[in-house]
Amino acid sequence: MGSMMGAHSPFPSPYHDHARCVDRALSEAAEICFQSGERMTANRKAVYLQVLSSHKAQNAADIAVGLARNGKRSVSPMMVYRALDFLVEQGLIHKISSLNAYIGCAEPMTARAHCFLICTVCGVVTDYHDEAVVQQLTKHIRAIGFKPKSPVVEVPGICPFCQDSEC
Amino acid sequence: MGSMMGAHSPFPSPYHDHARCVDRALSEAAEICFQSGERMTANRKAVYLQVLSSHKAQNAADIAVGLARNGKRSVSPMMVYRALDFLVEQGLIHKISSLNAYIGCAEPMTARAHCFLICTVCGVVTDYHDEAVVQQLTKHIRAIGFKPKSPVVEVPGICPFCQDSEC
DNA sequence: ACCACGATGTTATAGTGTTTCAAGAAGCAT
DNA sequence: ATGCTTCTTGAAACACTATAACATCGTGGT
Repeated sequence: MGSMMGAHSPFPSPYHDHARCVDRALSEAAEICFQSGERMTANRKAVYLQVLSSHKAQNAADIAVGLARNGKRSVSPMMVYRALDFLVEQGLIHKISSLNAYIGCAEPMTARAHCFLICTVCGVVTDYHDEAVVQQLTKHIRAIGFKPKSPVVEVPGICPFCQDSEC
Repeated sequence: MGSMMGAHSPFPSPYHDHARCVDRALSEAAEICFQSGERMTANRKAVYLQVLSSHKAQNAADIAVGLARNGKRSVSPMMVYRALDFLVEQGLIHKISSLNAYIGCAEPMTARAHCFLICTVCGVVTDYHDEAVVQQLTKHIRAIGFKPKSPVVEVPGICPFCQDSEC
């Protein structure tokens, strides 16, 4: 593992304390729902937890299967899609359109600019938010007369951990 | 219309000579197929022309309808998808994954880095290829240990012409 | 002319997402 | 607490997007 892989790497290490990821996300989510006046119902929370359960992007079917495994009955596709729509609306998760799949937002409270690094080996999707990079991009775009809304940047590639594993 | 909208704007003006766009694309396509040893068959060409017929992104259904209007019989979805796959493989068209739709590649011979500017008002999708911008992006990504393949950048927003129209 | 290979036509099937409507639960005012 | 309103849920059907499988046809090479 290279020295670049210290505590501040945006990539989730296979050995990181994932329970903390989830706890943090949940408390931020509660705050966001409180502010927006929306309700984090049982269904929505179940879907949210399922999305958060892994750093890999999950599609609607994956989520339905995951919920069913955790004892939920009657996980209709509709229920999953509705919850996903809600969570996207609240900024709690992101849709990776090149995969038709979803991942949890790393920093729902603060992050504005998103760039998704998709490891084609292990499947992990990193929500890399570097304002500088995206602002650079939008600056160029604005300069040629286009008025951009939030850009969608999805980059397939190989993450540091999979490079080290020499897969 | 601001002065920025001169001859070198990447945005296709509503008044531009579209026949020239198409002619140029066709001759580049012929060259590319010659080099790759693949055949530009009647079906493929028909689909290609349909994609090129507009600067708006078209999905498979749009294309099928367009072909049917132009006298083609038996435009099954299969035939459309197969042609689209071929054209994407040859780099003649691009898939806009956030729209599930396709547009013609502006410079199939030369362009490597693509950034798609999607006007949410008029529906035109511009294939903006600015190596500098994308290289800037990949440089940052490489710096944090990720080994990127070609990034997918899709930016919704409002194009200069629609801004002028004050829609 | 014959063969081999790729392209096409056709049908079936899987995957992805939306619409619709009825029923249920939560919040709010009286 | 009651009733009203609104949002959420459940369920079925539908529409869209994409792929698989296989027989047939055409083209190009020998």
